[in-house]
Amino acid sequence: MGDDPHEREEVESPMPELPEVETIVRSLRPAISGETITSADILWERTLATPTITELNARLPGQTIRSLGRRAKHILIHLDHDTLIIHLRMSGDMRVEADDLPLQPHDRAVFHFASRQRLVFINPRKFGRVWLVADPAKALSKLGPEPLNQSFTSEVFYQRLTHHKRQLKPLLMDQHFLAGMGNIYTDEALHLARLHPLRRSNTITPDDADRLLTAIRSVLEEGIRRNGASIDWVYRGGDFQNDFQVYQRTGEACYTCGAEIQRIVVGQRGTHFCPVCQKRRN
DNA sequence: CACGAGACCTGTTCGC
DNA sequence: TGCGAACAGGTCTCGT
Repeated sequence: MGDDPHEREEVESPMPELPEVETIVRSLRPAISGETITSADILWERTLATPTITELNARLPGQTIRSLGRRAKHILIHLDHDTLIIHLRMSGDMRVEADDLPLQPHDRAVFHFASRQRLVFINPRKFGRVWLVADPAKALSKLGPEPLNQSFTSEVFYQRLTHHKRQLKPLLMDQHFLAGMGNIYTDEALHLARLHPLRRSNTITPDDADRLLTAIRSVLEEGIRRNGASIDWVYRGGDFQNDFQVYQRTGEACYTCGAEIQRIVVGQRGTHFCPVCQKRRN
């Protein structure tokens, strides 16, 4: 690297939670809708979860991208007969560019288009996965409700919360329980709702549940708004990190009460909260 | 059922 | 300066 004419920005890895995936989908939609796939290269074998590479090569060529969508943290690329599902996991990103440019070290899958453009799946840590399925609804059937879906009410949320006796933080991050929340937005939402991350879900009141759902929607929408502000998708690193109230603010003063933000480990994930604003019990 | 630990991976930052 | 440890946006599986 060094002779790249496009002056590549030293961008830190993106944060693929729901808002980041939504931002990527919004940028990809105008960029690749209508493209016809001619072939695909899987550069890291395990990237392709299903089907086999042989079957992928048989089914993909000739299919045109009809629309793009998102379900939780999954990118959905709807084709004529199949849907390409992409999950970025911890370190994924997507790139659209001319098909004759040199590939980059962390490129794991490439989809070539008839237009001589290509879609590249970048994935340094190799956790990301790609699926080609005929029935996306079936493939994603185990996911919980979308928090931004208006049909998901705080009453339903309250019922679901009290059906478990789990710590709030890991429960909110459980994609079967609620789809799309990641480590950052969960910490931020719990702080905004003034709920302790280890609070048992069955001890929540209807008012807590209502405040929590409002907080979840607030941080997700703000995240989307901040990332959506980047027009150039290649540099789409939004600036929601400037709004963090607790995430990665260990030892710093809470903006609300001045207390020191604490960091604990919950479910093997760094968890940040304000010990004063977020009491264990009411 | 709930939870912790280990896997899967590479790159960056931290602490001595 | 150097080097190993710790840590990072996610999810799956296994044992207790």
